[in-house]
Order: sequence, then structure tokens, then C-alpha cells
Amino acid sequence: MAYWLMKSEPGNYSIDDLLRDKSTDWTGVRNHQAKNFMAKDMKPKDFAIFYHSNAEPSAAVGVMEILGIAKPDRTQFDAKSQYFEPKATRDKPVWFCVDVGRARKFKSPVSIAAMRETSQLRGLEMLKRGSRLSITPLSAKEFETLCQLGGL
DNA sequence: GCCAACGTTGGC
DNA sequence: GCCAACGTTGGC
Repeated sequence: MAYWLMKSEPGNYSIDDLLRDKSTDWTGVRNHQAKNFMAKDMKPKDFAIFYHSNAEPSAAVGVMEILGIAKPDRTQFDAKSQYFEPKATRDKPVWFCVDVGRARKFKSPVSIAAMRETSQLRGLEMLKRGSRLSITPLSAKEFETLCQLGGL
């Protein structure tokens, strides 16, 4: 069982959107390192923290579950999408995504400032200077710490 | 394969 | 809106 942190700008897709939809495919990741986490390392029943980036405030806002193995990201085939990938074919997709769901919202969001003040979270990849990856692995301890701070 | 130029991310 | 940091592109 592995744990992850997954970022989304709430204006684009928020945890409330996920609670409404019940599940969604995590499309639009266009970084190979983040894609590889989904395509190679994520397993059904892994847990992820839902993080709102570029938000007021930016914060961890809940947990969700990985529902299945990676599949081709449908948006790469859509010429009208901002995520269109001209090099992709149905036989040779370039981008992959996973389905996520079973979301639970934190009673109180854990802001990035609060995360920085928490000693158990000092090693968090996303807190490192210059880190921009939209998907990063978490240790079980880091995951539990975030859940506790969030009141879950 | 190097690297300058450019684009993007995301905290502040 | 600024800008540091990083990723990608493409000329050579």
C-alpha cells in the first residue's frame, strides 16, 4: 500500500467537484515523472491526499482512493483540449491517468503554512524549494500526520 | 548532446 | 502580478 499527494487547482477541479462526481479520471498531467507515478507505481487501494494548489490558501483538503490501474488519458486525443497531444495515437498513447474516488474532505484544510510548521512533514517532497511535481509519494507517517491535522 | 530561449508552475 | 525554479524545445 502506497500513499500519494496529488495537486489540483480548485478552479480547475476541486475536492467538492470530486465529492459531487463520486469518482473522476485524473487527466491533464503533462509531466513524465508524475505520469510514471500513475502508470507504474500506483495501485488500486492506494490512498492520496487531495491538495489545492494556487488556492487561497493552498492546502491539503482531503483524502481519496486510487480506484484502478492507469489508462490512457482521453484528453490527449481531443484536438480541442488544452491537453491535446499531437504525438499520441490510440495504439501508442503518451499520457496516462488513474481513476480516483471515495473522497473524504478534511474537517479543516491543512494549509501549506501549517504543513511547513509541522516537524513530521519536514521531508515532504512538495515543500522542497522549487518542487513543482503535481504528484509525489508520501510515507505512511506523512499521510497519517496530514489526516490527523485535517481532523480525519 | 549541448545549451539558450522560452514556457509553465505555483507560492507569495 | 511577480518571479524563482524547473522542464521542454530546437538550432547547431
